[in-house]
Amino acid sequence: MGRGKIEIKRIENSTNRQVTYSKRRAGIFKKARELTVLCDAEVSLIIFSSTGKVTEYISPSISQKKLFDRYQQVQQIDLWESHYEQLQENLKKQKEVNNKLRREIRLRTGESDLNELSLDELRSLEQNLENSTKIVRERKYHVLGTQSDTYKKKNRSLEEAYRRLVHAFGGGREDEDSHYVLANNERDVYGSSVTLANGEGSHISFHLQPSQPNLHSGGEGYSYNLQIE
Amino acid sequence: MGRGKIEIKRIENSTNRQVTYSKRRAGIFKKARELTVLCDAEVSLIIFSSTGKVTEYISPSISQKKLFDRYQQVQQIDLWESHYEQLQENLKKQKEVNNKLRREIRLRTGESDLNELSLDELRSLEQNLENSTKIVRERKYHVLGTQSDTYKKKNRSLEEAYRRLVHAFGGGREDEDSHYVLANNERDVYGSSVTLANGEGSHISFHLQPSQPNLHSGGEGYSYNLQIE
DNA sequence: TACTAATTATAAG
DNA sequence: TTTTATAAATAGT
Repeated sequence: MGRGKIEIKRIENSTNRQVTYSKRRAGIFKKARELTVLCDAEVSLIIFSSTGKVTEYISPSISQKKLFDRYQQVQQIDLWESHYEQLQENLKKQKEVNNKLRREIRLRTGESDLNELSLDELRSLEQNLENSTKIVRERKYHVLGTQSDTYKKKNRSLEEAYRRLVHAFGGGREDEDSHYVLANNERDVYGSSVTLANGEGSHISFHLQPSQPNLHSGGEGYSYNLQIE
Repeated sequence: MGRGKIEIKRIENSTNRQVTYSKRRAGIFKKARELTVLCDAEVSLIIFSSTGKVTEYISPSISQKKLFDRYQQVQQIDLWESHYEQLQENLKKQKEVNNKLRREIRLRTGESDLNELSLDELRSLEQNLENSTKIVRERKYHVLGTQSDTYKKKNRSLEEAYRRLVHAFGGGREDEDSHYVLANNERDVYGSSVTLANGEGSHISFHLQPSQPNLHSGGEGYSYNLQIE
Protein backbone atom coordinates (compact mmCIF):
# COMPACT_ATOMS: atom_id res chain seq x y z
CA MET A 1 0.00 0.00 0.00
CA GLY A 2 1.86 2.92 -1.26
CA ARG A 3 3.27 4.21 -4.51
CA GLY A 4 5.42 1.14 -4.69
CA LYS A 5 5.69 -2.22 -3.03
CA ILE A 6 8.47 -2.59 -0.47
CA GLU A 7 10.33 -5.62 0.73
CA ILE A 8 9.92 -6.40 4.43
CA LYS A 9 13.48 -5.85 5.61
CA ARG A 10 15.20 -3.18 7.61
CA ILE A 11 14.93 0.23 5.91
CA GLU A 12 18.54 1.37 5.55
CA ASN A 13 17.83 5.05 4.93
CA SER A 14 17.45 6.40 8.44
CA THR A 15 15.09 9.23 7.52
CA ASN A 16 12.87 6.86 5.61
CA ARG A 17 12.96 4.43 8.50
CA GLN A 18 11.95 7.14 10.94
CA VAL A 19 9.06 8.31 8.72
CA THR A 20 7.84 4.79 8.11
CA TYR A 21 8.08 4.09 11.83
CA SER A 22 5.83 7.02 12.66
CA LYS A 23 3.25 6.14 10.03
CA ARG A 24 3.13 2.45 10.76
CA ARG A 25 3.15 2.99 14.49
CA ALA A 26 0.09 5.19 14.15
CA GLY A 27 -1.44 2.51 11.93
CA ILE A 28 -0.89 -0.38 14.32
CA PHE A 29 -2.16 1.59 17.30
CA LYS A 30 -5.28 2.42 15.37
CA LYS A 31 -5.69 -1.27 14.57
CA ALA A 32 -5.26 -2.13 18.25
CA ARG A 33 -7.95 0.33 19.27
CA GLU A 34 -10.29 -0.91 16.59
CA LEU A 35 -9.78 -4.53 17.54
CA THR A 36 -10.54 -3.70 21.14
CA VAL A 37 -13.79 -2.00 20.27
CA LEU A 38 -15.01 -4.17 17.42
CA CYS A 39 -14.29 -7.54 18.96
CA ASP A 40 -14.35 -7.04 22.73
CA ALA A 41 -10.70 -7.97 22.95
CA GLU A 42 -8.11 -6.85 25.47
CA VAL A 43 -4.98 -5.64 23.80
CA SER A 44 -1.60 -4.65 25.17
CA LEU A 45 0.77 -3.11 22.69
CA ILE A 46 4.14 -1.76 23.77
CA ILE A 47 6.61 -0.52 21.21
CA PHE A 48 10.17 0.65 21.72
CA SER A 49 11.59 2.64 18.83
CA SER A 50 15.18 2.02 17.82
CA THR A 51 16.05 5.18 19.76
CA GLY A 52 14.49 3.75 22.92
CA LYS A 53 11.31 5.80 23.03
CA VAL A 54 8.34 3.82 24.26
CA THR A 55 4.73 4.05 23.11
CA GLU A 56 1.98 1.89 24.49
CA TYR A 57 -1.62 1.01 24.03
CA ILE A 58 -3.72 -0.84 26.55
CA SER A 59 -7.42 -1.58 26.24
CA PRO A 60 -9.35 0.77 28.51
CA SER A 61 -10.99 -2.11 30.33
CA ILE A 62 -7.71 -3.25 31.87
CA SER A 63 -4.25 -2.08 32.95
CA GLN A 64 -0.85 -3.20 31.76
CA LYS A 65 -0.20 -4.77 35.12
CA LYS A 66 -3.48 -6.67 35.21
CA LEU A 67 -3.11 -7.81 31.65
CA PHE A 68 0.39 -9.01 32.41
CA ASP A 69 -0.79 -10.80 35.53
CA ARG A 70 -3.41 -12.54 33.44
CA TYR A 71 -0.90 -13.25 30.71
CA GLN A 72 1.48 -15.05 33.00
CA GLN A 73 -1.33 -16.95 34.62
CA VAL A 74 -2.58 -18.20 31.27
CA GLN A 75 0.91 -18.92 29.96
CA GLN A 76 1.81 -20.78 33.15
CA ILE A 77 4.94 -18.76 33.61
CA ASP A 78 5.98 -16.51 36.43
CA LEU A 79 7.57 -13.38 35.14
CA TRP A 80 8.10 -11.97 38.63
CA GLU A 81 9.59 -15.11 40.00
CA SER A 82 13.16 -13.96 39.93
CA HIS A 83 12.20 -10.66 41.53
CA TYR A 84 10.19 -12.46 44.13
CA GLU A 85 12.89 -14.94 44.93
CA GLN A 86 15.43 -12.23 45.34
CA LEU A 87 13.18 -10.34 47.71
CA GLN A 88 12.47 -13.45 49.69
CA GLU A 89 16.11 -14.37 49.90
CA ASN A 90 16.81 -10.91 51.19
CA LEU A 91 14.09 -11.17 53.79
CA LYS A 92 15.42 -14.49 54.99
CA LYS A 93 18.89 -13.04 55.44
CA GLN A 94 17.56 -10.08 57.36
CA LYS A 95 15.69 -12.38 59.68
CA GLU A 96 18.77 -14.46 60.29
CA VAL A 97 20.82 -11.40 61.04
CA ASN A 98 18.12 -10.16 63.39
CA ASN A 99 18.06 -13.45 65.24
CA LYS A 100 21.79 -13.30 65.74
CA LEU A 101 21.57 -9.75 66.98
CA ARG A 102 18.81 -10.76 69.37
CA ARG A 103 20.91 -13.59 70.67
CA GLU A 104 23.78 -11.24 71.25
CA ILE A 105 21.49 -8.99 73.23
CA ARG A 106 20.08 -11.89 75.22
CA LEU A 107 23.59 -12.92 76.12
CA ARG A 108 24.57 -9.39 77.01
CA THR A 109 21.54 -8.94 79.22
CA GLY A 110 21.92 -12.39 80.69
CA GLU A 111 18.30 -12.94 79.75
CA SER A 112 18.87 -16.46 78.47
CA ASP A 113 21.15 -18.61 76.32
CA LEU A 114 23.97 -18.30 78.83
CA ASN A 115 23.88 -22.05 79.28
CA GLU A 116 25.11 -22.36 75.70
CA LEU A 117 28.39 -20.68 76.60
CA SER A 118 31.53 -22.42 77.69
CA LEU A 119 33.41 -21.34 80.77
CA ASP A 120 35.91 -19.36 78.73
CA GLU A 121 33.17 -17.63 76.82
CA LEU A 122 31.43 -16.74 80.06
CA ARG A 123 34.63 -15.28 81.40
CA SER A 124 35.13 -13.25 78.26
CA LEU A 125 31.55 -12.02 78.32
CA GLU A 126 31.86 -11.01 81.93
CA GLN A 127 35.03 -9.10 81.20
CA ASN A 128 33.35 -7.54 78.25
CA LEU A 129 30.35 -6.37 80.25
CA GLU A 130 32.62 -4.93 82.87
CA ASN A 131 34.37 -2.92 80.21
CA SER A 132 31.07 -1.69 78.83
CA THR A 133 29.90 -0.69 82.28
CA LYS A 134 33.10 1.24 82.72
CA ILE A 135 32.54 3.11 79.47
CA VAL A 136 28.96 3.95 80.33
CA ARG A 137 29.97 5.03 83.82
CA GLU A 138 32.64 7.29 82.43
CA ARG A 139 30.22 8.78 79.98
CA LYS A 140 27.83 9.40 82.87
CA TYR A 141 30.50 11.19 84.82
CA HIS A 142 31.36 13.23 81.79
CA VAL A 143 27.73 14.32 81.41
CA LEU A 144 27.57 15.01 85.13
CA GLY A 145 30.70 17.07 84.88
CA THR A 146 29.31 19.08 82.00
CA GLN A 147 26.05 19.61 83.82
CA SER A 148 27.92 20.62 86.93
CA ASP A 149 29.99 23.11 84.99
CA THR A 150 26.84 24.63 83.61
CA TYR A 151 25.44 24.97 87.11
CA LYS A 152 28.72 26.47 88.27
CA LYS A 153 28.56 29.11 85.60
CA LYS A 154 24.93 29.88 86.34
CA ASN A 155 25.74 30.08 90.01
CA ARG A 156 28.63 32.38 89.40
CA SER A 157 26.41 34.81 87.54
CA LEU A 158 23.74 34.50 90.20
CA GLU A 159 26.38 35.05 92.84
CA GLU A 160 27.54 38.10 90.98
CA ALA A 161 24.02 39.46 90.77
CA TYR A 162 23.47 38.72 94.43
CA ARG A 163 26.67 40.46 95.39
CA ARG A 164 25.67 43.51 93.41
CA LEU A 165 22.26 43.52 95.03
CA VAL A 166 23.69 43.24 98.54
CA HIS A 167 26.21 45.91 97.68
CA ALA A 168 23.44 48.17 96.40
CA PHE A 169 21.66 47.80 99.74
CA GLY A 170 24.97 48.33 101.53
CA GLY A 171 25.39 44.93 103.30
CA GLY A 172 28.58 43.01 104.25
CA ARG A 173 29.69 39.33 104.28
CA GLU A 174 28.55 38.79 100.68
CA ASP A 175 31.34 36.32 99.87
CA GLU A 176 30.48 33.71 102.47
CA ASP A 177 26.80 33.61 101.58
CA SER A 178 27.30 33.26 97.89
CA HIS A 179 29.99 30.62 98.27
CA TYR A 180 27.74 28.64 100.49
CA VAL A 181 25.08 28.54 97.82
CA LEU A 182 27.57 27.43 95.22
CA ALA A 183 29.04 24.63 97.30
CA ASN A 184 25.64 23.38 98.26
CA ASN A 185 24.59 23.14 94.68
CA GLU A 186 27.62 21.14 93.60
CA ARG A 187 27.18 18.63 96.34
CA ASP A 188 23.56 18.16 95.38
CA VAL A 189 24.32 17.27 91.81
CA TYR A 190 26.82 14.55 92.63
CA GLY A 191 24.82 13.35 95.56
CA SER A 192 21.71 12.59 93.59
CA SER A 193 23.72 10.88 90.88
CA VAL A 194 25.20 8.38 93.29
CA THR A 195 21.85 7.69 94.84
CA LEU A 196 20.20 6.98 91.52
CA ALA A 197 23.02 4.91 90.10
CA ASN A 198 22.64 2.39 92.91
CA GLY A 199 18.93 2.72 93.35
CA GLU A 200 16.06 0.71 91.98
CA GLY A 201 14.27 3.56 90.19
CA SER A 202 14.80 4.96 86.70
CA HIS A 203 14.16 2.13 84.30
CA ILE A 204 14.82 3.39 80.81
CA SER A 205 12.27 2.19 78.33
CA PHE A 206 13.72 2.82 74.92
CA HIS A 207 11.02 0.77 73.26
CA LEU A 208 12.52 -1.72 70.91
CA GLN A 209 10.01 -2.69 68.24
CA PRO A 210 6.41 -3.76 68.02
CA SER A 211 6.89 -6.91 65.95
CA GLN A 212 8.53 -8.79 68.81
CA PRO A 213 6.93 -7.32 71.87
CA ASN A 214 8.16 -9.97 74.26
CA LEU A 215 11.80 -9.71 73.42
CA HIS A 216 12.66 -7.96 76.62
CA SER A 217 9.55 -8.37 78.64
CA GLY A 218 10.97 -8.57 82.12
CA GLY A 219 10.52 -12.00 83.63
CA GLU A 220 11.51 -12.98 87.14
CA GLY A 221 14.84 -12.52 88.84
CA TYR A 222 17.31 -10.47 86.90
CA SER A 223 15.12 -9.42 84.03
CA TYR A 224 14.77 -5.78 83.24
CA ASN A 225 13.52 -3.51 80.66
CA LEU A 226 16.12 -2.03 78.42
CA GLN A 227 14.57 -1.35 75.08
CA ILE A 228 15.81 0.94 72.45
CA GLU A 229 13.85 3.88 71.14
CA MET B 1 -11.45 -1.62 3.60
CA GLY B 2 -13.97 -4.08 2.50
CA ARG B 3 -17.15 -4.23 0.52
CA GLY B 4 -18.67 -1.66 2.83
CA LYS B 5 -17.50 0.77 5.44
CA ILE B 6 -18.14 -0.22 9.07
CA GLU B 7 -18.52 1.88 12.17
CA ILE B 8 -15.94 1.29 14.85
CA LYS B 9 -18.16 -0.10 17.56
CA ARG B 10 -18.71 -3.52 19.00
CA ILE B 11 -19.94 -6.00 16.37
CA GLU B 12 -23.14 -7.36 17.78
CA ASN B 13 -23.40 -10.45 15.59
CA SER B 14 -21.23 -12.93 17.39
CA THR B 15 -20.23 -14.91 14.31
CA ASN B 16 -19.29 -11.75 12.49
CA ARG B 17 -17.38 -10.58 15.52
CA GLN B 18 -15.47 -13.85 15.71
CA VAL B 19 -14.63 -13.73 11.99
CA THR B 20 -13.55 -10.13 12.12
CA TYR B 21 -11.48 -10.88 15.20
CA SER B 22 -9.56 -13.62 13.40
CA LYS B 23 -8.93 -11.51 10.33
CA ARG B 24 -7.92 -8.36 12.13
CA ARG B 25 -5.84 -10.24 14.65
CA ALA B 26 -3.83 -11.75 11.82
CA GLY B 27 -3.56 -8.28 10.33
CA ILE B 28 -2.25 -6.58 13.44
CA PHE B 29 0.28 -9.34 14.15
CA LYS B 30 1.56 -8.99 10.62
CA LYS B 31 1.88 -5.25 11.18
CA ALA B 32 3.77 -5.88 14.39
CA ARG B 33 6.23 -8.19 12.67
CA GLU B 34 6.69 -5.76 9.80
CA LEU B 35 7.28 -2.84 12.14
CA THR B 36 9.90 -4.84 14.01
CA VAL B 37 11.78 -5.66 10.84
CA LEU B 38 11.37 -2.46 8.86
CA CYS B 39 12.13 -0.02 11.65
CA ASP B 40 14.30 -1.86 14.17
CA ALA B 41 11.61 -1.56 16.81
CA GLU B 42 10.88 -3.84 19.71
CA VAL B 43 7.23 -4.71 19.89
CA SER B 44 5.19 -6.56 22.47
CA LEU B 45 1.64 -7.36 21.49
CA ILE B 46 -0.61 -9.42 23.70
CA ILE B 47 -4.25 -9.94 22.85
CA PHE B 48 -6.96 -11.63 24.83
CA SER B 49 -10.03 -12.57 22.84
CA SER B 50 -13.42 -12.06 24.43
CA THR B 51 -13.40 -15.79 25.16
CA GLY B 52 -10.13 -15.45 27.08
CA LYS B 53 -7.75 -16.99 24.56
CA VAL B 54 -4.39 -15.26 24.45
CA THR B 55 -2.19 -14.60 21.42
CA GLU B 56 1.09 -12.78 21.61
CA TYR B 57 3.84 -11.35 19.52
CA ILE B 58 7.22 -10.31 20.82
CA SER B 59 10.12 -9.05 18.72
CA PRO B 60 12.71 -11.81 18.39
CA SER B 61 15.47 -9.63 19.82
CA ILE B 62 13.85 -9.58 23.28
CA SER B 63 11.53 -11.48 25.63
CA GLN B 64 8.25 -10.41 27.17
CA LYS B 65 9.89 -10.30 30.57
CA LYS B 66 12.82 -8.18 29.44
CA LEU B 67 10.60 -5.87 27.49
CA PHE B 68 8.41 -5.45 30.53
CA ASP B 69 11.39 -4.80 32.77
CA ARG B 70 12.49 -2.14 30.37
CA TYR B 71 8.98 -0.79 30.10
CA GLN B 72 8.62 -0.22 33.79
CA GLN B 73 12.07 1.22 34.06
CA VAL B 74 11.33 3.76 31.34
CA GLN B 75 7.87 4.54 32.71
CA GLN B 76 9.31 5.03 36.20
CA ILE B 77 6.81 2.67 37.71
CA ASP B 78 7.22 -0.52 39.61
CA LEU B 79 4.68 -3.03 38.46
CA TRP B 80 5.96 -5.65 40.86
CA GLU B 81 5.61 -3.39 43.81
CA SER B 82 1.93 -3.86 44.51
CA HIS B 83 2.36 -7.53 43.81
CA TYR B 84 4.95 -7.76 46.54
CA GLU B 85 3.90 -4.93 48.74
CA GLN B 86 3.59 -7.12 51.75
CA LEU B 87 6.93 -8.77 51.23
CA GLN B 88 8.56 -5.43 50.70
CA GLU B 89 6.84 -3.96 53.73
CA ASN B 90 8.08 -6.89 55.73
CA LEU B 91 11.61 -6.40 54.50
CA LYS B 92 11.50 -2.75 55.44
CA LYS B 93 10.33 -3.60 58.94
CA GLN B 94 13.02 -6.21 59.37
CA LYS B 95 15.62 -3.67 58.38
CA GLU B 96 14.26 -1.20 60.90
CA VAL B 97 14.33 -3.85 63.60
CA ASN B 98 17.84 -4.67 62.57
CA ASN B 99 18.93 -1.07 63.00
CA LYS B 100 17.35 -0.84 66.41
CA LEU B 101 18.97 -4.05 67.55
CA ARG B 102 22.31 -2.79 66.36
CA ARG B 103 21.81 0.42 68.24
CA GLU B 104 20.93 -1.47 71.39
CA ILE B 105 24.12 -3.46 71.05
CA ARG B 106 26.18 -0.37 70.40
CA LEU B 107 24.77 1.16 73.56
CA ARG B 108 25.31 -1.98 75.58
CA THR B 109 28.89 -2.28 74.45
CA GLY B 110 29.48 1.43 74.85
CA GLU B 111 30.72 1.38 71.29
CA SER B 112 28.96 4.58 70.29
CA ASP B 113 25.67 6.47 70.52
CA LEU B 114 26.11 6.99 74.26
CA ASN B 115 26.10 10.71 73.66
CA GLU B 116 22.46 10.39 72.63
CA LEU B 117 21.48 9.29 76.12
CA SER B 118 20.32 11.54 78.90
CA LEU B 119 21.85 11.35 82.34
CA ASP B 120 18.97 9.24 83.65
CA GLU B 121 19.22 6.89 80.73
CA LEU B 122 22.94 6.52 81.31
CA ARG B 123 22.33 5.73 84.95
CA SER B 124 19.75 3.15 84.05
CA LEU B 125 22.00 1.59 81.43
CA GLU B 126 24.87 1.41 83.90
CA GLN B 127 22.64 -0.26 86.47
CA ASN B 128 21.43 -2.59 83.80
CA LEU B 129 24.90 -3.60 82.72
CA GLU B 130 25.86 -4.21 86.31
CA ASN B 131 22.91 -6.53 86.70
CA SER B 132 23.84 -8.37 83.51
CA THR B 133 27.40 -8.75 84.67
CA LYS B 134 26.12 -10.17 87.91
CA ILE B 135 24.00 -12.73 86.06
CA VAL B 136 26.86 -13.77 83.84
CA ARG B 137 29.19 -14.00 86.79
CA GLU B 138 26.76 -16.18 88.68
CA ARG B 139 26.33 -18.41 85.69
CA LYS B 140 30.10 -18.68 85.48
CA TYR B 141 30.32 -19.73 89.10
CA HIS B 142 27.55 -22.23 88.54
CA VAL B 143 29.48 -23.79 85.66
CA LEU B 144 32.59 -23.73 87.76
CA GLY B 145 30.71 -25.40 90.58
CA THR B 146 29.44 -28.12 88.31
CA GLN B 147 32.87 -28.66 86.91
CA SER B 148 34.26 -28.76 90.40
CA ASP B 149 31.63 -31.30 91.48
CA THR B 150 32.65 -33.49 88.59
CA TYR B 151 36.26 -33.26 89.69
CA LYS B 152 35.20 -34.00 93.25
CA LYS B 153 33.43 -37.16 92.17
CA LYS B 154 36.33 -38.24 90.04
CA ASN B 155 38.65 -37.54 92.91
CA ARG B 156 36.52 -39.47 95.32
CA SER B 157 36.66 -42.52 93.12
CA LEU B 158 40.39 -42.02 92.61
CA GLU B 159 40.74 -41.61 96.32
CA GLU B 160 38.79 -44.79 96.84
CA ALA B 161 40.98 -46.64 94.36
CA TYR B 162 44.09 -45.23 95.99
CA ARG B 163 42.88 -46.23 99.42
CA ARG B 164 42.23 -49.75 98.19
CA LEU B 165 45.62 -49.88 96.59
CA VAL B 166 47.36 -48.66 99.73
CA HIS B 167 45.32 -51.06 101.75
CA ALA B 168 46.25 -53.92 99.40
CA PHE B 169 49.90 -53.12 99.98
CA GLY B 170 49.15 -52.76 103.72
CA GLY B 171 49.93 -49.02 104.31
CA GLY B 172 48.44 -46.51 106.82
CA ARG B 173 47.50 -42.77 106.80
CA GLU B 174 45.46 -43.10 103.60
CA ASP B 175 42.91 -40.47 104.68
CA GLU B 176 45.28 -37.57 104.96
CA ASP B 177 46.91 -38.15 101.59
CA SER B 178 43.71 -38.48 99.63
CA HIS B 179 42.14 -35.50 101.29
CA TYR B 180 45.13 -33.45 100.47
CA VAL B 181 44.77 -34.27 96.81
CA LEU B 182 41.10 -33.34 96.85
CA ALA B 183 41.58 -30.01 98.54
CA ASN B 184 44.38 -29.09 96.18
CA ASN B 185 42.21 -29.76 93.19
CA GLU B 186 39.34 -27.60 94.42
CA ARG B 187 41.58 -24.68 95.11
CA ASP B 188 43.04 -24.92 91.62
CA VAL B 189 39.74 -24.74 89.84
CA TYR B 190 38.56 -21.60 91.60
CA GLY B 191 41.99 -20.07 91.50
CA SER B 192 42.34 -20.19 87.75
CA SER B 193 38.83 -18.86 87.27
CA VAL B 194 39.54 -15.74 89.27
CA THR B 195 42.78 -15.15 87.43
CA LEU B 196 41.15 -15.40 84.04
CA ALA B 197 38.10 -13.34 84.91
CA ASN B 198 40.29 -10.33 85.60
CA GLY B 199 42.89 -11.07 82.97
CA GLU B 200 43.28 -9.85 79.42
CA GLY B 201 43.09 -13.22 77.68
CA SER B 202 40.16 -15.17 76.31
CA HIS B 203 38.37 -12.96 73.84
CA ILE B 204 35.32 -14.77 72.56
CA SER B 205 34.77 -14.32 68.87
CA PHE B 206 31.25 -15.38 68.07
CA HIS B 207 31.34 -13.98 64.55
CA LEU B 208 28.28 -11.87 63.93
CA GLN B 209 27.55 -11.67 60.21
CA PRO B 210 29.43 -10.87 57.04
CA SER B 211 27.16 -8.13 55.73
CA GLN B 212 28.32 -5.63 58.34
CA PRO B 213 31.84 -6.67 59.07
CA ASN B 214 32.80 -3.53 60.94
CA LEU B 215 29.98 -3.58 63.43
CA HIS B 216 32.21 -4.66 66.25
CA SER B 217 35.61 -4.15 64.81
CA GLY B 218 37.58 -3.19 67.86
CA GLY B 219 38.81 0.36 67.73
CA GLU B 220 40.95 2.05 70.34
CA GLY B 221 40.42 2.21 74.07
CA TYR B 222 37.40 0.29 75.22
CA SER B 223 36.61 -1.58 72.05
CA TYR B 224 36.42 -5.31 72.12
CA ASN B 225 35.36 -8.21 70.14
CA LEU B 226 32.11 -9.81 71.16
CA GLN B 227 30.51 -11.32 68.11
CA ILE B 228 27.84 -13.94 68.02
CA GLU B 229 28.28 -17.29 66.34
C1' DT C 1 -12.28 -21.00 4.15
C1' DA C 2 -11.88 -18.30 -0.40
C1' DC C 3 -13.25 -14.48 -3.24
C1' DT C 4 -13.40 -9.75 -4.47
C1' DA C 5 -15.25 -5.13 -4.25
C1' DA C 6 -14.43 -1.49 -1.61
C1' DT C 7 -11.91 0.73 2.06
C1' DT C 8 -7.81 1.85 4.33
C1' DA C 9 -2.86 2.30 5.00
C1' DT C 10 1.11 4.00 3.41
C1' DA C 11 5.56 4.72 0.09
C1' DA C 12 7.16 8.09 -2.47
C1' DG C 13 7.30 12.68 -3.84
C1' DT D 1 4.24 17.96 7.02
C1' DT D 2 0.61 16.86 3.41
C1' DT D 3 -0.65 14.69 -0.95
C1' DT D 4 -1.72 10.93 -3.78
C1' DA D 5 -1.08 6.76 -6.38
C1' DT D 6 -0.86 2.33 -5.15
C1' DA D 7 -0.49 -1.74 -2.12
C1' DA D 8 -2.66 -4.06 1.46
C1' DA D 9 -6.34 -5.24 4.53
C1' DT D 10 -10.70 -6.66 5.02
C1' DA D 11 -16.31 -6.71 5.03
C1' DG D 12 -19.54 -9.05 2.95
C1' DT D 13 -20.55 -13.01 0.41
